[in-house]
Amino acid sequence: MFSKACEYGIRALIYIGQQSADFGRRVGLRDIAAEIDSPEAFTAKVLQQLVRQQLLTSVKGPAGGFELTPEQLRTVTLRQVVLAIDGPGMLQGCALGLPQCSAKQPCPMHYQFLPIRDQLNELLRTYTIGELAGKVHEGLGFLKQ
Amino acid sequence: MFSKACEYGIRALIYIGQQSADFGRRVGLRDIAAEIDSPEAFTAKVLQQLVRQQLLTSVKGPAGGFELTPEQLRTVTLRQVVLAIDGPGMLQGCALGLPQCSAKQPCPMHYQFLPIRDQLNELLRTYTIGELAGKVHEGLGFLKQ
DNA sequence: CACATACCGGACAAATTTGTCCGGTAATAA
DNA sequence: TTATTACCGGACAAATTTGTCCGGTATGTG
Repeated sequence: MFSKACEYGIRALIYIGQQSADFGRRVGLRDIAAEIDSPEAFTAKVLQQLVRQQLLTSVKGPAGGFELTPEQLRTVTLRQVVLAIDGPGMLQGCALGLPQCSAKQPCPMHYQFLPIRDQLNELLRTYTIGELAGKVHEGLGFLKQ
Repeated sequence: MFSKACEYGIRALIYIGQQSADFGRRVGLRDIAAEIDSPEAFTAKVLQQLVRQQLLTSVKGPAGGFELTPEQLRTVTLRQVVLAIDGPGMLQGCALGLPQCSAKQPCPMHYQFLPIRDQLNELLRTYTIGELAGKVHEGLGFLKQ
């Protein structure tokens, strides 16, 4: 569904978000990779991308690490994360790969996929990192097995 | 959403299906690749896969080519095609990449993605190649731009 | 049989994604 | 200022996906 990079990015953000929201605590890369069960160096690349897009905050030096500001917790949506890492493909591309699929010249599945696509967009647009971090906090969601 | 291989496979099957249903006509690889705008040699690989899985029929020699039997037109679903080429990942894997995501230990998006996933499965299970070929026949769907 | 057609199968190559390594830079503290 | 910590950035490597090439095999025709 999403790329590995995107999966790691989302899981990392939720973990960072939970630590920021619950303890006001910054977390380091080692910590993050361990908690979401992802390759450390590769996860670093993904997080750098998110920092550049201002969906995540980083602080260098001792006691540094990654954190989400209260505003980021409240406003950053899954949709923004997916767009930042994977681009718009999954959110708007044609299911059969036609470059210009639309009502004007639809693929045979166009109108069947449309409602599903719409629901996916709506879902990603609705959920913020803060809300998802809340689920983890309440034990209603997990970031690794 | 689906791999390129899967996109080509679906488009090719629909085209072959339309030719089989409307004209009882076998189509060659060159023809198919031109009509669905896909790389010929790569498409050949995908079609061989579908033939091995008996979702498609091929005939060698002069006047040979690919065709769909009436039974294949009636019974082969999109779901079978996706499973044959891409495997079950998109149809049942966790959206955040957890290897064992389930009600027992769900990811934070588990219950949100479930209905969408279910609809996608239902959609793919419902549509047969024959039905989609019908749409193309009626000018309600296109396989290239 | 000889020949032409068209799918089959394996090897190979390019492109993309995934993952690693290491020196550089900023920040903090002694 | 010096040392330490931890993110940053670029180069590199492995794995997967995408795409190509070519000889082999089966089939139909004369």
